[in-house]
Amino acid sequence: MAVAGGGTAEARYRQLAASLREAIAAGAFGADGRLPSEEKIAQQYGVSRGTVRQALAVLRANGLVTSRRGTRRVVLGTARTQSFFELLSFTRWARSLGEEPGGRTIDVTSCPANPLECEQLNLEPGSQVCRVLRLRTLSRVPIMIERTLYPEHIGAMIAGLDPHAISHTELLTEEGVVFADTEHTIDLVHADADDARLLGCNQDAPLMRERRRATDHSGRPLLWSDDRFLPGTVAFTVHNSVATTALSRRRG
Amino acid sequence: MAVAGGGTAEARYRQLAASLREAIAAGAFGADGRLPSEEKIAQQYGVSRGTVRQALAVLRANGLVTSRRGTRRVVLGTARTQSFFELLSFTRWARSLGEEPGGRTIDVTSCPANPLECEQLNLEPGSQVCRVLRLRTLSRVPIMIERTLYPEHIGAMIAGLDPHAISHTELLTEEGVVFADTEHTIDLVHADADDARLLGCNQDAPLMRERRRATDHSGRPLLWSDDRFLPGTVAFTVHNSVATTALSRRRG
DNA sequence: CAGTGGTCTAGACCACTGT
DNA sequence: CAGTGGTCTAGACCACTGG
Repeated sequence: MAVAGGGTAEARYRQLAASLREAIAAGAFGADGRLPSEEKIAQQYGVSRGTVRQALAVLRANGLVTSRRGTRRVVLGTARTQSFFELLSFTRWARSLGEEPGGRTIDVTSCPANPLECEQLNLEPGSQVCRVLRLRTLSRVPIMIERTLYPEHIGAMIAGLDPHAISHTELLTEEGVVFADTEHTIDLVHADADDARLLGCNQDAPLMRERRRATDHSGRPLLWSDDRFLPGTVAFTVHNSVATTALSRRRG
Repeated sequence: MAVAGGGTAEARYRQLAASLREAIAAGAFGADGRLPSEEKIAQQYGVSRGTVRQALAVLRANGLVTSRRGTRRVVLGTARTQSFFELLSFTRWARSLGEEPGGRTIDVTSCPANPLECEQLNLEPGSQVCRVLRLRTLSRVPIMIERTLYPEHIGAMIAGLDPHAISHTELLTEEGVVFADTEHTIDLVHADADDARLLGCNQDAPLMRERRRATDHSGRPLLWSDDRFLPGTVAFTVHNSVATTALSRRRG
């Protein structure tokens, strides 16, 4: 609960969200799973209704509760596995599974970007970029090939690293780099010669590909990555709530 | 686009979000892409700051703008393709691409659910379920096999349909069924004999699989589906914004 | 230090649900 | 019709950014 020295106190609505999350996990709210009204919750916790709504919005985004005008909210799911996307880092993802993340840097090169790369990283033509090729392991078993492209100023921080360093993302974070927004695209590709050699599969074997493009707070691209996973090692999950645009009342 | 007679006027913050979206697409906000302050926008549109914040929250969730305490918001991306997940229906997705969606129902059966299915649909053991197997086409080309499991009360609406009906989801929606929450899981599988025969690929060919589990507003499962796409026909995209937990000021 | 977004409050009105 | 969540307002204070 207490915040580590130097940080800011956690917002009340986040504390409240955490409390409600616990209550849900503990199975309060009975068999039908109906939450108290927003007003009731506000009174119970001594906050305003607005704050309660902020907290509930968090739970809703996480797929834990419903929300619909006219009726109480209802518990949707009690469990909650953290989505791959929210973790933003292979290392954190592995740890959240209780597995041991590993990484071996195969190659790091700096060279001028080609036109496609310039567009992806929003750079001037001919700008320098840093290319990193890594093999990622889970409890020593190879499961993913990561091809990452960094703009010069980020690449400079990477270049000097120990090739056995486990997490580049965490090191960059410590340097104050913030991955504020990321877009992920998932599809299926066939292993090329490098993929096959490093992952120990046949060439043309099917792989799950996740491409990530991350920017900082001001929208400046920080990274563009092409990650290829062996089948059966990851599944990507997404949750979705409708924008409640209900119809008019039926047979009023 | 317009709401059918009897609907409610669109919320102001949604109208505002749409306006801002247009402004972004039109390239207002100059080369640096900095938005006006929330206060300014509120004055310009004659609404309160709270409403502006609601509108901006929508844009942020869509990955269009950043947000960060202390600085103006910044345009992240001008384009905006509607994510596969938001459309919630193969038919709508196809139409949004300007393609012609098609579907052929291969088989519909009603029988008691097995234990796994009962758990997925949260049913009493031995409950009746409805299984539907469909082949989906895009401009007449087969691209996806859909295996959907409905609980009895939904299955009853499906059973009587024309086998050539294009969209089951839309028909259910017209009947007042609301898919309020959906969870998607994406992975890679190999084609079984049925997949291969219907999609015209080899057995064991790699396919992208999307499993969906949808519930209504009260959390009652409406459907559980296993959809398998031929490679190269879809890519799944997700956007991600960090919960701005910045560090303390650096060398203040 | 001025500007800006994040958090919080208190109150109001409305749309929708279920009985 | 009573209860509930959705929308909107007006104002306040704070934390953080950048010059």
